[in-house]
Amino acid sequence: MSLPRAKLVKNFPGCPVEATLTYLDGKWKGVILFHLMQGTLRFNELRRKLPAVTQRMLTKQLRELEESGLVSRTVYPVVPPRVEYAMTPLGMTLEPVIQALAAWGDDYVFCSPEGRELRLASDGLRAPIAALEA
Amino acid sequence: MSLPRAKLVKNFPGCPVEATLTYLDGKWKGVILFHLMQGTLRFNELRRKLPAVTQRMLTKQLRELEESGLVSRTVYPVVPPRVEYAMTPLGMTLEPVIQALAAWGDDYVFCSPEGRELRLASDGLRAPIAALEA
DNA sequence: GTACGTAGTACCCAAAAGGATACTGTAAAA
DNA sequence: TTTTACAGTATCCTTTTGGGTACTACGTAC
Repeated sequence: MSLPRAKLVKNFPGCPVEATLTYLDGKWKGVILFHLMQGTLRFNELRRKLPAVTQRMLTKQLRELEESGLVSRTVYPVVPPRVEYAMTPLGMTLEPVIQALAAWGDDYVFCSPEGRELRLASDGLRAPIAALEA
Repeated sequence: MSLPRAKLVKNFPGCPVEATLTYLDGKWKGVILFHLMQGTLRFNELRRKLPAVTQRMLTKQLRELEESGLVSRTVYPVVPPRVEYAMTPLGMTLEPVIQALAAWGDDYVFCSPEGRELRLASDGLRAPIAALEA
């Protein structure tokens, strides 16, 4: 039973939530999808949007997304190489999901200016946006 | 930079998608939230819904959800012990997110009867539901 | 008197995820 | 002539995650 999460299904009988999360699982997949949702990007363009990712990790995550069929990879046989990543039609169907995730993040997750911690504010105690800019 | 994913924020500047995923990250959180969304459950009730989870893991995931403020834990000082887990008001705000995840899972992820693999069907090639019941 | 159900802990171990660093080849730019 | 950009690989290592097993306390049922 020590299988990678992505291969496990029978543990979550009939749970479509976990089924979906399986495809979003991976440290950079969320951000990658978020950016590609807004348009095709080349490898290094994407890399510049993710300051802390290493080449190895970015490649790995992209390959997994490609294997899932959510992202397409197009290689132009030129020198220097040109490789473009884009959402597939299937990937596009994730839009409402990404939207929902983004909306919740915007509404309930706050990052301190130092960028160290996530904070959740409950309904009433919603921190004013100004507090973030101080 | 080798920090647990949950503590990393500066790697994902302004990405609310990752911010949200941070809280859903963990092998059993998705299913747990899915079930608690439908009502309060005791520890062992939840355990029975997740055939493969171990006590240790269930406890761990619940504690993390509690720490995030998404789930509440109520202990009744009786013997044998009675502990109830429920969504907090904040946790409830995740409903549209869970809904979106569940909807996508229902529409695009297919599990073979053997429960071994996940399959994605693209728009047109949508497998008939009957195929699952054969 | 033994077993069962409740809700856990403690301890140890394997697997997976993620990260650091160095390396590739070509062409154009400096 | 050296450097830069491109899009990666390869190798090694650490951290994190998740799982296995055994153990606790208490009261009730058999």
